[in-house]
Amino acid sequence: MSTKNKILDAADVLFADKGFNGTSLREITSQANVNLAAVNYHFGSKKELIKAVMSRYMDELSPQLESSLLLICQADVKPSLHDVFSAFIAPLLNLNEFKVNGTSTFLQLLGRGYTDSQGFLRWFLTTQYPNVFTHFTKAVKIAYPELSTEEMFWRLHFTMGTIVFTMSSSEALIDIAENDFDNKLDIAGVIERVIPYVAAGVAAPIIKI
Amino acid sequence: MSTKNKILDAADVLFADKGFNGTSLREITSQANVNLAAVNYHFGSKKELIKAVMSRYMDELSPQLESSLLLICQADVKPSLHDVFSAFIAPLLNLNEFKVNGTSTFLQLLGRGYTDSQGFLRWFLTTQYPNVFTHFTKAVKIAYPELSTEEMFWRLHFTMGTIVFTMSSSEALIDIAENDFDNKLDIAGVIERVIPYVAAGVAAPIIKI
DNA sequence: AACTAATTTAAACGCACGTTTAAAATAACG
DNA sequence: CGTTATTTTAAACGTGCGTTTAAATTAGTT
Repeated sequence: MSTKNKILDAADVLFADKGFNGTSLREITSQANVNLAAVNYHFGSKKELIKAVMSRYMDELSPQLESSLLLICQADVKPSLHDVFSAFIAPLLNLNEFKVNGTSTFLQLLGRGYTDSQGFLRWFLTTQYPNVFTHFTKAVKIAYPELSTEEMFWRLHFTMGTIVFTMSSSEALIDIAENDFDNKLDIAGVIERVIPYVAAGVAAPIIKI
Repeated sequence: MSTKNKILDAADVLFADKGFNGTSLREITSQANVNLAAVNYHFGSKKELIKAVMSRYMDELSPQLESSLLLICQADVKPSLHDVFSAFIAPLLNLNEFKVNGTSTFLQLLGRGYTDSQGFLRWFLTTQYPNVFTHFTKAVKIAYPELSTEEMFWRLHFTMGTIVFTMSSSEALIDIAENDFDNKLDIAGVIERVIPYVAAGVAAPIIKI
């Protein structure tokens, strides 16, 4: 395997686990069994490495996500919100074939990116992969046309928060649930449980001010 | 004002804004106009300062929260989930009288505590302030008795994620919403919008496996 | 084989961090 | 007032960080 990929494979696991600020290049390079200077040689800087880690996942995910959402939009029967959110399942779980534990690693990275580094990753995602967002809001608009754009804005951000936060700490939550309820969930099980929740949240009756 | 309080007042704003790891003691002490060594003299270490910052808020909040939730549990009419979550509003907004921008600062701190520092703050809160959690789950159980303990566990963590993540980035979201929709929300406005969302999420139909 | 380009390596750089020290300044008190 | 305790101060300590350097090694090309 190339040095570049060895670095990426070590970096995304460590980034997901300990955050971008919380992971040093020395940890990454020693985990990857490459020289410390290799990161700056191949990627230029730590910031560019972070971008490369995210891009590797997003380049795999976003085409699948776009076509999955497009299919929902073009269906003959009006989709429910549950249908819209379910459109994320297959593309997300496919990341597990792209890389071992790819799904949970990516979702954890997403969570880190939103809270670490003061929103620079949010800018990166929305500017580099805008189609995912437009297709998604279009699909939600079809499923729940009464929802105003502003209310949709807020509820989609609430949803993002639910997903991202849950997945950031999914390993800990899965462990707790196993201990307390003797029910060992995997990442697909967590996704199955969160979708009714967010679908119901977005579908909540419209508030009056 | 005492040096100790000057430090706490500077620290909580900076911690909320840039995270625990992202804020240095030099930033805090220069913002507070005190000597660098004052933190270690008065608090012992940075970790203890973080605990003190959180304790100051929790000691103010948790009694109000407990009695507010207890009131819900002991009411004659069965409360709705919306009622349960609304029990948080007054205690949270009262933090604004405790300190300027206290509500949003505290909620941002909560979000930081969950994602920074690998869950040590979660341990701190659940062990130091367990009554808040038990009263809350009791209230939810009354409002939605059909929900199994395990499903409640998951949905409450989804809810925690929604709140914490939203409030971590509430300032940015409020700015975006103002630009895009000419509608300037304050923190109370965000809370008003998130409660129907989380109440509907927790109230979602029970999934079958 | 000889030369060039790409990569890897070990070492060091400068910087910012949390913490500690010991002296100076202030407060408390008999 | 004099003495003791408390607090503040400036300076330094050791550590770990991202990055850079220049030499050593490897790969590619003619």
